[in-house]
Amino acid sequence: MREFYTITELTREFGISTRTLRFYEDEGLISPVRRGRTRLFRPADRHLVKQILRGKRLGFSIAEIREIVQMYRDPPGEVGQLKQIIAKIEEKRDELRQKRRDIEDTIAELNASEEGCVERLAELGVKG
Amino acid sequence: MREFYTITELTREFGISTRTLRFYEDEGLISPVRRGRTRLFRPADRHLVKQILRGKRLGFSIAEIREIVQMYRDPPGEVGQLKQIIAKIEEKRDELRQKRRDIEDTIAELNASEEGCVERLAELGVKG
DNA sequence: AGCCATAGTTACGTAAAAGTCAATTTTCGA
DNA sequence: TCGAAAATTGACTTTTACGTAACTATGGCT
Repeated sequence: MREFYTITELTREFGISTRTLRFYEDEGLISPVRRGRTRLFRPADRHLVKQILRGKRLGFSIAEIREIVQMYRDPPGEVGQLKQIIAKIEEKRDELRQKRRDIEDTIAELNASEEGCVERLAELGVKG
Repeated sequence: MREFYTITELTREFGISTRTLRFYEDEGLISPVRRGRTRLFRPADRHLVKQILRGKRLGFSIAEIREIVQMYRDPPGEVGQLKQIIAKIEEKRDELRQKRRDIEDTIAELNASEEGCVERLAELGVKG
């Protein structure tokens, strides 16, 4: 596993722009190290980017993604904070389960629509 | 089942504004009938709104949702169009499956984080 | 007739999430 | 060491999905 990635390597790998990665840094989602001014992305940063983009695909806002990636961080040492994090994790998990139900429902309706189309094709004498 | 709903009835049911419903109409997502100028929402319109909001929760843009709700419409009579719709349905279904994988992955990582927190609590002598 | 609630249209405003452009550095291979 | 390629910062612009304001119309109640 490589030690560092340049910014353009990551933009190519993930199909995003440098502007996007700098924006994520401004937003406190990632903190690549620097050699001089130049950003160097460690494997952990790269993984974070993956997680961020996953969150984006699921329709989470930057603020929500910030919350989520904070949950991934090493657990703190204070009991109150730990309990708070656990509570937030439960919350996010519930949201994700809702999204999963939404997906199942949507797929089911798409299946029904597709069947309708296939039947229609059959009526028109098209072999499936 | 009721024949019509007023716009405010739907805003209350779904927790959205009248502006939003009018916006969705402008965008061609819904087409409530009219008595004079006043919109009357049929059960089918209400169901469409549900589908739209489901799409929103999944992070689809208005343009993408427009595509999806077009798939729900009655299949057309032309073979070419039917095949095109089927192809688009496959496409969306693939997207949805990707999102589902994203959800599974995110839940898995949240579970791991939670375990970490719980262990940490145990270390601190907190009873679970 | 007067009033309130609900509905409508038009038009301008805004926050989020980048895109784009310009003007410098910085890095790095020949 | 030099020059192209890659990176940086900063500022301005754009798109999406509505919010908000201002004003008009309509229908029921008293």
